[in-house]
Amino acid sequence: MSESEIHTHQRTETKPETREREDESTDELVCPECGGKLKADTEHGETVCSECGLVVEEDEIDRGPEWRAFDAADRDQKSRVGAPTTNMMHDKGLSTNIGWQDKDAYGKSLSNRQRQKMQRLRTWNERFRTRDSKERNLKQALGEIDRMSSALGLPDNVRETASVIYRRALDEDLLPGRSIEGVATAAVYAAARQAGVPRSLDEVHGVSRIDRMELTRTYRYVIRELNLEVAPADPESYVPRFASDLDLSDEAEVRARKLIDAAREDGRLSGKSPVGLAAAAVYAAALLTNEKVTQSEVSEVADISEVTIRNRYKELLEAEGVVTA
DNA sequence: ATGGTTTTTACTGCGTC
DNA sequence: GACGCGGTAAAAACCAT
Repeated sequence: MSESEIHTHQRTETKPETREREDESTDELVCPECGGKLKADTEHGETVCSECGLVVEEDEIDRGPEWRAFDAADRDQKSRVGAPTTNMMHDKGLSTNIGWQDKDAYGKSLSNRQRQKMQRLRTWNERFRTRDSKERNLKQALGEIDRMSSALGLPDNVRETASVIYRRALDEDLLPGRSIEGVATAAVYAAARQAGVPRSLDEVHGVSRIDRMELTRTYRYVIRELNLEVAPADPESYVPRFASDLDLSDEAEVRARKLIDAAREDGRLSGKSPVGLAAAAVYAAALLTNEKVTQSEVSEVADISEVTIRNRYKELLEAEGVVTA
């Protein structure tokens, strides 16, 4: 058993520029007339100064409805949209569903004759819904994705992305020669990383029915074929989970983040397993905030060897020392 | 396939409760 | 004596070439 993420871009160091660019983008826009803050009015597609009311930009895309409604009933009637579609269902939730209860729209029970009719309709509807093999394939895969996501405690948006990835894989005929389970697992792994709530390969592997090698192979394949950009996992994204698993204070968590940042500045992060870094940072932070956690406990929750924690956390403290002292 | 790097495994010594 | 911690050497795993 080994823990090492697949990080294609692993060896490229984070350059200082990326940091600066982030700062720029968060800059507040200022009114040229009075210096007040600018506010985007997306309803009317304008950018307006909140102080003097100067309209700076017009004719942006107006995303509001083209009709006007004066009360809720009006809105219901004029709106032409229904429930949002979701990729988590194999037909995006757009197909017809027939309730299992033999009740009509008013909640009354159906007559015997009607009941039989509905039963037949249900049968046929089900047959049409999972018409061809692709649909059946998807249905099974999405079930798997759902199961694994739950087991890993991943939020809905990750399931959604995983579903999209799987759909794309299916559309591009990546499935032949690979197992549904394998591609589904790879999709979950990729989606979790893309969403910034990564789970380690071993964790994902733990809830999957396929073996590790198949997972890594399939994952690489899917990433390459779909041209998915998956940045190496940020060590910090593991910190909250580890910290809470170990019942550490928020202070320790913040401390752990700082340690990672310091090491990042020092350029010591590249090439090292993000999970190991996170585990070491959490351990070191607990030490610094006088909370008792043993190396073996951390290694337990992080699925990383104690030796790695030792090596990393020494480096982390050194990096911190360089910055502060 | 090969080489270089990182992680793991296994083992040992030291100090403390 | 068990436990936590630190270190080392050799093996395994991984990535890039």
